Amino acid sequence: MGRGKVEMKRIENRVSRQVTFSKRRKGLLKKAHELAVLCDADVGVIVFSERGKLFHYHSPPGSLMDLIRRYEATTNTQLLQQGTYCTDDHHQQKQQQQQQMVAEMEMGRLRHEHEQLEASFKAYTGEDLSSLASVDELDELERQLESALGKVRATKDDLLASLADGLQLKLVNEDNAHHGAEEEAAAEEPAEPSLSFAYLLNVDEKAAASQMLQLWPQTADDDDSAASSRRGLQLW
Amino acid sequence: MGRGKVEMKRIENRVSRQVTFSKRRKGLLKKAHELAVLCDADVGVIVFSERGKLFHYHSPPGSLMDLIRRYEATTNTQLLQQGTYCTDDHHQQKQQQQQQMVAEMEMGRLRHEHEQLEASFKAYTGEDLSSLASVDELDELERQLESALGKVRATKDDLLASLADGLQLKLVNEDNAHHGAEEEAAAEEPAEPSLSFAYLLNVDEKAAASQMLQLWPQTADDDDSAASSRRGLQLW
DNA sequence: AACTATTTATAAGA
DNA sequence: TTCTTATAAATAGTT
Repeated sequence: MGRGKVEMKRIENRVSRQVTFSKRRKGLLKKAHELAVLCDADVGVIVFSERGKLFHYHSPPGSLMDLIRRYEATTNTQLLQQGTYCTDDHHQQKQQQQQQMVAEMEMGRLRHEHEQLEASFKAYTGEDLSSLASVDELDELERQLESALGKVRATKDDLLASLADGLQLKLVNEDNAHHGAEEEAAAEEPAEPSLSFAYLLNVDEKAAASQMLQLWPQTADDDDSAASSRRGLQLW
Repeated sequence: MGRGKVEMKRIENRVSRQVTFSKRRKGLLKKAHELAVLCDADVGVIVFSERGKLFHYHSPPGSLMDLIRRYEATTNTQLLQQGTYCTDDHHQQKQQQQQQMVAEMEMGRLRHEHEQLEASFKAYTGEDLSSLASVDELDELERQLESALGKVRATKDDLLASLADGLQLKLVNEDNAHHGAEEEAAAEEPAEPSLSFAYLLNVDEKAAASQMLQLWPQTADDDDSAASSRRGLQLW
């Protein structure tokens, strides 16, 4: 329900994911309430955001805990096996403490790793280059970025090329449909322009984004599978 | 949503209430699932029909009981207050268990975040672009990379410029030391060549790394503080 | 946060 | 229950 349909997979963009969470969480709780009211049902909803923030709903009578107890009773699940209480209590407790300590250390380690990764990412993103002090380090990063850019462009080129192929086919067909059958050579013609057009549009966007004018050659050997090896001329 | 709008109150007709329950229950669970998947949230839903039949949903990782425990831990609510068994020992133990549970949840969350970050990084690095399926996504990444590259180059340019300045000064001093004092204008001369040389070396590296030949202009207005706005010509 | 163009959910009817 | 269809709601993308 929106400007476009949405794939049922995790939304990668952090911001839109959060916005969507906000909207849909609200929607879910509303729906839960409506179900409870309209159909006289007992409803409970628990939602943890990815950051661990809790949201919940439960239909009026009683508390969510009541509902949970009822759930437990119904599913016959027992929380906290009340087995051996006063037997080896002390020993158990100690063990538990140890486990907790291990867990805490693990957590510290994870947190640290996480910070490291975030720092790398920030550098890679250009968001915070303060950790790179030498020309060598910056060169290294530059090389990595160029490589990444190359890969991304190659992937996109492949994708665009295949899309253009599809378009070309379609145009050829339409052409035939409109003007009837012409010589075969003419039918081939729309192919290059179509591809070029896609590129030009792209160039235009780029120029706007970074004050860069870039010209792609009309690669004669277009069947060259290594799209990453395209040549071009760029002025900036 | 339907042939007419519906009042938010219990549906009196038993049959339509039942039918609506069926439809809306299904809708609610679906929405819960979508929220969980799209926004990477942990969601749990419990529904009892008016005649006591149980329906529920919980997002994939773990069980609904896990979610409920997390809910308990988060709200610090005590489930199953089973009196005081072995004095206070038992109480303490339970609290500890809960704390541990919270810790485990936190750890799970951290681990999850870490994985996500790693995935983003792989995409950014070009190491694994499989998560980017559309031209739009690839374009977005390309733009980000271009921006990062721009920042890195600007930073490097700044650094090189300042190094060159230092070198220039040094050369001037050495020059003075060797040949004695000459006219002031001559002392200024070595500046430009030294700067150009640094750039040329750099271009060479780049050419080796990515089959790219790049020419920087001998920027006349070198005092232009915005190094990122340098112009150039590049053939690849 | 507010605004629409669209997609979804679903009330009624069969 | 299930299917269909007209309509109300939810919400994705934008501003």
